Amino acid sequence: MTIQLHDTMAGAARELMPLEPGNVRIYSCGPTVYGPAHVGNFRSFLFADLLVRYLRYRGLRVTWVMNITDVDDKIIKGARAEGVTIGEISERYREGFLADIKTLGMTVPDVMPRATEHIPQMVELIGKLLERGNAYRTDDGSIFFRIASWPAYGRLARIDPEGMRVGERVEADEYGKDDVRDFAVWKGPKPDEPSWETAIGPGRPGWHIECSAMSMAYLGPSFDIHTGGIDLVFPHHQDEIAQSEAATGKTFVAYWLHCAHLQMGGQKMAKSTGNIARVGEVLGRGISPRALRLALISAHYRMALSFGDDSLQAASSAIDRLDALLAALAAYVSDGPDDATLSTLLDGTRRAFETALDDDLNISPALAAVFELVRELNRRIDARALSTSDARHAIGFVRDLDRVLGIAPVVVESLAPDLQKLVDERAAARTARDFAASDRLRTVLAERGILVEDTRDGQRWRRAE
RNA sequence: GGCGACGUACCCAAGUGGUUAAGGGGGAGGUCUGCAAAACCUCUAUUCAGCGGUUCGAUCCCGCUCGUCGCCUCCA
Repeated sequence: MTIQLHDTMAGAARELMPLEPGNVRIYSCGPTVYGPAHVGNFRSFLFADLLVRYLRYRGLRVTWVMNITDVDDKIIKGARAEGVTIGEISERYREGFLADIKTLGMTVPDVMPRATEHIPQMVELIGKLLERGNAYRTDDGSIFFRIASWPAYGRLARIDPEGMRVGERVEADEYGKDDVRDFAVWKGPKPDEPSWETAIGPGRPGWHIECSAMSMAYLGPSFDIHTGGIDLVFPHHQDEIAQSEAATGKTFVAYWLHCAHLQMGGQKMAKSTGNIARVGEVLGRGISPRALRLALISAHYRMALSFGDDSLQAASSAIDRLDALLAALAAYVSDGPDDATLSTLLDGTRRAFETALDDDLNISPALAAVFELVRELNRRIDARALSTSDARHAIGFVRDLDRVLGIAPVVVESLAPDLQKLVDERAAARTARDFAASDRLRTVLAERGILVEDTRDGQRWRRAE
């Protein structure tokens, strides 16, 4: 079975064939750290995470790079407003981003390069573009990419450069452009903006150049996969292709993957629209990180996804269901023989799971396979059809699939001694049929985040999240 | 205006030219149970925006209409 991925450039799914067999090199457009990222941003980051996790699950080696954009107009504006350096602003939100990554169980990219630490690489790239005549200087020291010098311009987004609607607003520093559609690779110095002294003159990088320079610095002039939100197709990724390929003469990226927008209130979640939710806020409403993660990855990445109280509640309930199963399997004890049908069930589940994800990361049928397994295992638990080792084996199986999903609870070996004492006391109270005491202890434990449930196997507990 | 995507039950969301249209959530009833919770069982779309066409047969293919959303400007 092969892995199919929908390539924006081809406009169709293509079989993944790594340029270097067995090693997939991926670059994902990361955050611009001018403020806290919202969950819409995280949809695209978690989509890349899912891709990386699945490829690794399938045995491929993956090198994953995600940039941190730490110099741009918004950061400069924010720094000016607070009277601090752009470094203070960007570092503050970079740290917040790293914290959110951890909260959401996102794989940490292998490299997270910062734009300000790669000015030399950008300068070198721009130098090549100047040499080759693909870029030109203007009076204010800015350097622009000449779209007319790159015939393939517009292909990624299927946009005809001739038909491009030209915005009404043309920034003051862009009046010198030969063509209004040309884009800045380098912005000339301004008195109140950060500036670098370089071989191509003083100034700061344009928006797109950092991604070209940093991706090629870590992954080479040609690499496998580039991901981002669909809103980056044009102009950002189109411009990356133009400037990268013009400079190297090589194909920049083999597969372009773009995820659709997260929607809230029927519209794209965007700071400018105001319909945003942030990780911290959602968690503050009592939603668990895993439920938030599930809500953000639960639909195919190329489909618009609705986000809101309903989707979060549904995800929370689904997470509870998974947690309850794992707790039940962990508590399960039976002297009976192994279940002869178990391996067939698990094999079928794995097959369905992989078939779905092989098909352009089609997560819905993959999740369906997991939850059908949940029901089947619960059935067997109820029927006491499993052996004790079956139950442990099933836990291992679910956790193996969860390497891709990242929604299972972290393994908890033991409770804090005081909590364990309460759990033991309650078990004793139940044995003594002192229901008043056991009910009281159940309430106490619930207040401390431990849910106890009584079953034929006795009392079992799990964490409420 | 140009380009593109989508419209499946109460909500979210898969799917296939023809057997029972996944899964999650919610709702109703039942079983189990000291209670609670969890779990299991049954039910909850004769129907896939509307209208035409192709076909023996279409939700799935084609066309049109309506609706929603996105990109063309910063944007995940």
